[in-house]
Amino acid sequence: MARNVEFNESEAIQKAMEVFWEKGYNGTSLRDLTDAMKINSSSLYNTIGDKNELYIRCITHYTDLRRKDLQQRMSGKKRAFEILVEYVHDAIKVITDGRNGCMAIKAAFEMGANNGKVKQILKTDSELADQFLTSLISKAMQEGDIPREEEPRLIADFFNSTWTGWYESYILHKDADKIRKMGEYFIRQISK
Amino acid sequence: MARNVEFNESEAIQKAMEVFWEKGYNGTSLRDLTDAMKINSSSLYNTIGDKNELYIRCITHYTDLRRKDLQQRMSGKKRAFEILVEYVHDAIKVITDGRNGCMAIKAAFEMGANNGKVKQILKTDSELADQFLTSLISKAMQEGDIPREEEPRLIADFFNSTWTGWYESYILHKDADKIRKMGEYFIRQISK
DNA sequence: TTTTTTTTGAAACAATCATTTTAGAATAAC
DNA sequence: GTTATTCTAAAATGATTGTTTCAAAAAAAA
Repeated sequence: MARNVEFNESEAIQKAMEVFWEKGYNGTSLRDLTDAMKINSSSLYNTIGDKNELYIRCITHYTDLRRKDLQQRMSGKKRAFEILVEYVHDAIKVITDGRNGCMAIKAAFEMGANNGKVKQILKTDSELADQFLTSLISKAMQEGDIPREEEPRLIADFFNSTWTGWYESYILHKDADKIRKMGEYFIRQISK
Repeated sequence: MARNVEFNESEAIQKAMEVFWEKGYNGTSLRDLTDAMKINSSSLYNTIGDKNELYIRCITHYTDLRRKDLQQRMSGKKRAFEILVEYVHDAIKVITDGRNGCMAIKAAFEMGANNGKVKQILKTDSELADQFLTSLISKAMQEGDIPREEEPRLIADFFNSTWTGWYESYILHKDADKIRKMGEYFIRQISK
């Protein structure tokens, strides 16, 4: 006995995510969002909620995409070291192609300290990436491609950190070659 | 034939910097600023300028402090490797003590892509840190404390990147031990 | 077809935003 | 002490903020 929602919710979330991604939470106005989502603010508040809830949905969507990507990478039958190297190379590609950096990193620095819910989502996302890398490195050690001198978990943490800095470097210097060289250096370092 | 400015400008900039540092550019209102600086907005606009100019002044102040710190570190008569290790340890302390992360990094992710002037200041700051590290690493190689296998510049870039990620890690995980272990790992890696 | 429920679009909302104006207070130079 | 100039405080500015209201439109159930 009622009308249906007209707009496609997941498409709208995708659009909102792109705006938040580019402008950050505080840099984005409700009008920016409703313009991109092509819906009225009343519809937004009816179905999704306020600005903060929408942001949570967007960040969640972003980390969901990442989780799926990691799962796909794990599913193949390649050697762990090969998956690892591929992951590093793809990370470099994403950094040097994209204009907006990584939404999760931007969110961590903008909201991490002040918004508990956002922080929790990002923390879980970070832990997932850590687990992915840790198990890969661990496997690569078993397969003899990485020396066993260091804790896999430590190397995983270290890569995740380094990777964040590559984003900053590319924002400031726009030097793709620099990022590539750091990637090669990292692979060289863990291999020896 | 006129009245003097009542407030201490550099103290006011310091206070403004602290607010921007914590809340970011878009998260800070003019009231936040004038409250912290304890001046009226008309005084602010008369002497310093608008919000954007004030921010530029704050970021510049921040990077000035950093430059002075680096100069001091270089001035001693210690071995380069020792200065380097000290720098890493101090970086870890700053990360795990502070609540707000690094203002330059936050600024890079919030403003870097959209504000040319801010970007330029941060770029110069980053290059300075790179030069500092590059010359230290180079000297440490001459002194036999670091193998000559890699380009000093590359290792410097790599450390600067990693260091950025430590901030993110600490925001999300608040795990000081994790940061310390990554620091030790880095020193171990460049030494071998 | 009518009823009932929900969504939608447009307008309205108060609050806050960055910025400016205005009038008076302060002080250096004369 | 007067004058000239600049500063400060408070209020006003119009624009924009996030959010809500309300009447009309839509459509599923009766």
